[in-house]
Amino acid sequence: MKSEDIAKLAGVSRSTVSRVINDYSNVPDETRRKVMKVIEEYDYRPNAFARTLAGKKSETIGVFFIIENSIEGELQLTYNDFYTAYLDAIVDVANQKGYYVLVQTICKEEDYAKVNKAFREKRIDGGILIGTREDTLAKIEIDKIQDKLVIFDYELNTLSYLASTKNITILNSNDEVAISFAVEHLIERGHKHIGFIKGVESTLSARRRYDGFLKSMKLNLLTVNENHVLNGEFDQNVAYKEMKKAIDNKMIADSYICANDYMAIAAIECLRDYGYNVPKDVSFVGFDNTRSGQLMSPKLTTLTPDFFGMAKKAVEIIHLKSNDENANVPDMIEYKVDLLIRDSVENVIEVQ
Amino acid sequence: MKSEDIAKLAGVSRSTVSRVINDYSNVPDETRRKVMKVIEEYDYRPNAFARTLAGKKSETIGVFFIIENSIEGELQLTYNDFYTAYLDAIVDVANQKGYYVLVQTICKEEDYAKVNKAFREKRIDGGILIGTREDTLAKIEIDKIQDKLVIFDYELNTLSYLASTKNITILNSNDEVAISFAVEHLIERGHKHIGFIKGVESTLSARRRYDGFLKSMKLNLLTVNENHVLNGEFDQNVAYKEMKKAIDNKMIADSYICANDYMAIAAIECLRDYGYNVPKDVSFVGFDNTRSGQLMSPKLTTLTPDFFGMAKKAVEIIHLKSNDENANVPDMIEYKVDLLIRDSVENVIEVQ
DNA sequence: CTGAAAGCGCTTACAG
DNA sequence: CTGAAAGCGCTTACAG
Repeated sequence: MKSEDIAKLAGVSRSTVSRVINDYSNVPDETRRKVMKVIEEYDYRPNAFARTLAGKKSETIGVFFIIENSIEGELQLTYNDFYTAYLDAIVDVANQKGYYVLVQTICKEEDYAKVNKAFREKRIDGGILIGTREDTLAKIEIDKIQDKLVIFDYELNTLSYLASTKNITILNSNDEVAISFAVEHLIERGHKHIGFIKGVESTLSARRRYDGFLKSMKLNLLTVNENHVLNGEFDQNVAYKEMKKAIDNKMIADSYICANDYMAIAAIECLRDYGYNVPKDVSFVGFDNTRSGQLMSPKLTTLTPDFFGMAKKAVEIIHLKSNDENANVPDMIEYKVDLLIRDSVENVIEVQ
Repeated sequence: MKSEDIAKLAGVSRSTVSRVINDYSNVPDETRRKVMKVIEEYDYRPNAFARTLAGKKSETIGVFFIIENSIEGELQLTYNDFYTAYLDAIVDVANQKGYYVLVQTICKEEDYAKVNKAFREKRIDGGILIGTREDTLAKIEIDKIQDKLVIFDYELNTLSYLASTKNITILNSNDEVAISFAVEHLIERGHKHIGFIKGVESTLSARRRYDGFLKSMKLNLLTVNENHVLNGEFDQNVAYKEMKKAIDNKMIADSYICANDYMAIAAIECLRDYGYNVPKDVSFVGFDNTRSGQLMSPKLTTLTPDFFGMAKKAVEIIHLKSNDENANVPDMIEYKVDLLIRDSVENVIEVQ
């Protein structure tokens, strides 16, 4: 069933069928009804690829997840819980706006070509890049991408070195402020010896979270004990080992702010394995509001990015730019992060 | 840049360019090289939509997640951890085979039309349906779908009522056998009073998991205490409340097999909240091998479906069928489920 | 208000 | 082995 068939059945031309489908104004109600009746009767759907070829948008958004150190045969997205949180929000928002969502994972070096490919094949109106590292944009041949690209978690300065920034918008979480919420929360609960578990330094978010920690501690006139800063690399196994070292060295902080939930969960497990009580002995604040943190016991106090807000904006920007190349879109937007207080922070009782 | 431009630059016709791109055999090496050189120089990619319109496959697979009782503003996929596990595996396998993956969530009644729409618009070569309930296929207007549809977790009997089964293949986990692994594992550890927390009865998997439990208990000459069977509805909150009731009634089993991990996690939390030790007092086996179960403490012993195996088969079937309508594909394939022994099952010490 | 015609960028018989 | 031509199923100036 194609538009020509509908035209014949309705006694009009293909042009008119097309006008009805695209809801053009210059079609009298009578004609519109006549055509719609046939369309509905046969449940006709215009071929999406023909429409796009003839000049319509593909109404598809690409989402690309960059996964470093991927493990063959492992579930990559699941392993990065906040990736699925973004995906989830993007699918939800995009579907609501009538967009289809194309998902790709980039695990190997040669996978980077996929981003470019999806654009150049004209499959998508725009793309969203998640999991970006400092060197990612170079690998992607960003200058060949003509359409809109929205990048989550990327440094604006790095971007400005590139020629074509006008097609790119960065969406960041305000990680520094977020961490200050955590620091202040801990201080309110009487914590002074606050530690930090760091993420992968090649990501902007890891750097900003740590910077935010240092700044906020300073602002609150607390000193950072370098033995209380652990390199968790966003990885549960690494975080476990680092916490074990801290235990061995008897260098445990009152509490730890962690650059993601997984490291918090692993560190808590480690402390428990060696006889400590969480949160009584040591308190924890995570980052990302993962389901695992929500289900564990004690429920993890965590920082929660605005997944839906960022997803919505990303889709909106792509929509805007694909319909009007000259639309004015900011280079970077920063989103606030909320502190979600649950049960993993305990009051510190001052020992006199 | 289009094929005509490449043709001109290479001094050949568009036909030849097309032959090179599609790797046809009747092109001399010399010509092929000449054309490839230009293609690479300009990093030319054929317009996917034009290719498809001209007769090629869309090389896109649709994945549809049916989400019941969805909550506005909640992360739907994340909330169902095993959904993302399937998605993950599908994206991975599909990408490897050169397929794009289109993701849609079906939350509201009117969303069911999306499945049909994606097919009728010719956006996808085939689709995968996840989260199917008994009445799902009726809502989807399955008879209008001409292309291949793979359904996860669906009853073959229900299917045979439908006119067009030839386009459908069902991929199931062998839940009954899976549960028998769990029962036997518990028996080996000395458990006799084994309980069960049930899922949503309108899903095949929930029914089969419970049936499997009853059968396996019988086979092992153990009686099922109906007070030890809880209706968790696959939901953490419901499971928590049901476990609370059991505690109030002092009707707690030695151990519980749960139709999913989340209910196990919630039940464990409940028992702890009321002073019980898990696994010392009560043991647990979950289902789905979620990340939350892996990260919790004690690490959850669970049944793990073959996510990759099923994903791979689904993609392969769609590939096969979209290239040869008459390809013979089974109506249903059943996949084995593995028991993943971790730390949530303790030996029961016989009290003399 | 509406139809005939051109065009979107490919692929594929067809003919040589 | 290769090119000219038709066709995939739409949309959109264009002309009336």
